[in-house]
Amino acid sequence: MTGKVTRSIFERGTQRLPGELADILEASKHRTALDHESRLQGDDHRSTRLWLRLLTCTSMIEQRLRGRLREEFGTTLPRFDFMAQLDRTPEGLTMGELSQRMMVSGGNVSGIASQLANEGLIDKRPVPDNRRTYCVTLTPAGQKRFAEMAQAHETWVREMLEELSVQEHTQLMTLLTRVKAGVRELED
Amino acid sequence: MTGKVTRSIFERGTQRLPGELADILEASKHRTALDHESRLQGDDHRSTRLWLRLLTCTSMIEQRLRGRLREEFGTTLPRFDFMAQLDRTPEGLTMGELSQRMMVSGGNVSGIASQLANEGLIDKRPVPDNRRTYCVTLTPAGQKRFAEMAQAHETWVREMLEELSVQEHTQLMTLLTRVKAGVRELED
DNA sequence: GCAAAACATTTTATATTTAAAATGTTTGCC
DNA sequence: GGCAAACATTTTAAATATAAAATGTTTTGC
Repeated sequence: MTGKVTRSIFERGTQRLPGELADILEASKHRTALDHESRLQGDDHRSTRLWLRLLTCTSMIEQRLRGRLREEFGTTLPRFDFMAQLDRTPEGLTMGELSQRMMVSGGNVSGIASQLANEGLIDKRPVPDNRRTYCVTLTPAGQKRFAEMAQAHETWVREMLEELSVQEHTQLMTLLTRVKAGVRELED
Repeated sequence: MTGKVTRSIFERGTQRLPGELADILEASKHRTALDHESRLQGDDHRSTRLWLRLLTCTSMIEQRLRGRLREEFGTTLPRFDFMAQLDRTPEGLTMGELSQRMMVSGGNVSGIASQLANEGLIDKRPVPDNRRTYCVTLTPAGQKRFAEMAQAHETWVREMLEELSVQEHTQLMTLLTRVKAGVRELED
């Protein structure tokens, strides 16, 4: 296999525009943007526009990260995320906690856990006083592997977000905090 | 089936906190937040924090929307998105354009297209001067169905984002524009 | 204590998603 | 005109995700 990144998305030339220009064009009615938001026009509600912009940003970042993790470490985002959660919690997490934090289904977590356990990257120990739960931790091998990936991961993320000034980072963080709180407050 | 929402994620009581409090606690070292960001501590880079916050917000919104679309319309987010793209482009789109805009693989688009075509919600016509491509449009039935869903969808989104003031909406939009431009500018 | 309800997890079946190979089409170039 | 490269799409196989049922465990209320 060559070192070239495989692009599974139908695409000819990625036709990249200088950032500023891209958004000026997008604001006009000319169909130039090539993502979720393309379909939005004047009569759509602010909230919908905002949601689609959020989705676009997240998808773009997610796809880059997924691709790189695969190319350079032969792993996936969920597996990385699973290990990241454990790395931050040396005392270990239960399957349920992992499911909540990763925001995926329990079955999904079970599956990933078996994989990582088979590869010797995590440990799954029963808990003395509760036979329903397991305590999951990184093995030393898992810690080592994760450390390598985490460093690259951070570099990739920084690369994608470093256009923003420190002040903009803070602002964006504050606003997203409000979004998160607002959504969490809803019933159900 | 009852009207109750099924929660597949391991969860006991959802333990919802008033928005502000949640974030104050999260900022401290006490493990109370229950999502991607839980693992972050002081030494992590701003960018990584910001990325995880973005991911958390998007996941939360996505999950709510997915659940509602399933309960109330028996459909999925990608199917909705597919139809939304077409609704905004009455002249039709090719499979490739749909793939780019939805930011998913070509195979994925092919699959969804067959489903929707079987259900009579979309039309897939060959294009006279290029036998490789198809022109996909909503059928009248598809338009009708989409109109119903779109209204509900907009209500749900607004519900989730209406905590923010108009000014905050604008600010957030501006910042996300910068993020999007920054990511798009990168090589590869 | 005992039965019923709530829990934590796994399993199963199904649906979705992706990457890569396969298929047929058009373009560019000599 | 003919051949190679680029395209647009579909198909295939493998991985991933979900919902719901199943399994065993703990808690609760009498």
